[in-house]
Amino acid sequence: MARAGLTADRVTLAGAELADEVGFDHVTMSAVARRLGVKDASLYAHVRHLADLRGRIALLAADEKSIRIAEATAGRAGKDALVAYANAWRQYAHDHPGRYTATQIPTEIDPELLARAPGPRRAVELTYSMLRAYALDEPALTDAVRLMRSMFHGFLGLEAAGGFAHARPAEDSWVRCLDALHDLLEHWPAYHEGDPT
Amino acid sequence: MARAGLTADRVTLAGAELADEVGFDHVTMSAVARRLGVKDASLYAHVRHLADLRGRIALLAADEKSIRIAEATAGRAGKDALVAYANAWRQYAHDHPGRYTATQIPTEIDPELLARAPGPRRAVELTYSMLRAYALDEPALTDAVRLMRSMFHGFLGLEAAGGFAHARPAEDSWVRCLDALHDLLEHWPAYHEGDPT
DNA sequence: GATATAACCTAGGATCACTAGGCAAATCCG
DNA sequence: CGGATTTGCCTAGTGATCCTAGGTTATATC
Repeated sequence: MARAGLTADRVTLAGAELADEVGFDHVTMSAVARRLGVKDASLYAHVRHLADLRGRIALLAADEKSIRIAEATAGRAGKDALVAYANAWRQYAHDHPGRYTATQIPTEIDPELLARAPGPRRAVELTYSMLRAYALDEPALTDAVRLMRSMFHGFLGLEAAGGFAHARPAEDSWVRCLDALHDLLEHWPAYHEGDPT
Repeated sequence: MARAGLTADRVTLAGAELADEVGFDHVTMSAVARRLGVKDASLYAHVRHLADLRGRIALLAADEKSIRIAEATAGRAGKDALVAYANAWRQYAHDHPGRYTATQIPTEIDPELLARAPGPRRAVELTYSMLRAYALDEPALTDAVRLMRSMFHGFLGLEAAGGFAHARPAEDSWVRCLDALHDLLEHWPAYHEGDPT
């Protein structure tokens, strides 16, 4: 029999493509095998189990997303960089809905695999370095990073889930929220008496 | 045989309890049936299919969450109300992790069922009425509501997924993010030339 | 107490995750 | 070039799950 030339990466890619087409939760071993013209049992030589495959898709997506963000923000600063960062993030979520939901699902990822993948780490670094333009000191910087990530993550999750009633286009709110975020980062509140560090 | 006295609500509740114990994605027809001391086929008299059950759990959670928020914010105003609102939300996510993730999963919910459930609608109303204290006009009010929901939704999602490295306690960032959000709402940026409405 | 309406059951098909073991293709090595 | 070895993919099979069809029995109604 002719061989299909499978590798863990090819299996992951097939899974990612499938996720974008039919939704991340319809990514199954059998479906990926069918797409590759292979029996499902053959996949287990390259991928440990379904959860492993899903974790790999999530890491792939994290890598791709952080690359896009890096390209978009290169050479920009201040609000320009913030908007480019945010739009690259959102654009990735729109272009690859299945992969993006993979990054949203709380899943146990093989630690060794995660250590090897640059995506998640790189994403955090990019965020920190972009926000450094706003001259925040720790721990405010970390708080700001978390707020920003939360806001983007949440917005795109709600948008994908149809959480925004159709009254006002999500796009418009997105733009205005970025304005607000920019202002917020420029005037991040000093912390007051009795606040935790 | 003695009857178990099942109803759609009892099945949903059993599913919700199970979700909190073993995680939402381990909620299965068979597992719920076992918990109720019943054969899995019996559930189909009350619930259409697994996706239906999951949708019902999500709606139950939305109801419970909005009730908690309503109680927490009753009689409060301004930043007091904002903090109470946010903490009630977060507390619910911590108390019922399985049910809460149900609300985060983008799932197709039976429209008729959704129309009957007060939770989601009520949650939006609560948010609007609480934010009215900040004297925002439409469409800024809607944008602010969306930003706030995105931020909370995203923060709790990331927190549950272990998205915050252990460097700084999530709790501390949460408090500071609420401060920041409050300031932001008090000084929501006016929109500038060329911005969308 | 007879009848109707449920609730719950048994039985079974289909799909899926995953394992064990076999054969054949690619590769290594003399 | 030819044999041994490794490796890739397969067949076969188990058990779990979702879901349907159709039967039986408890409860409600009159």
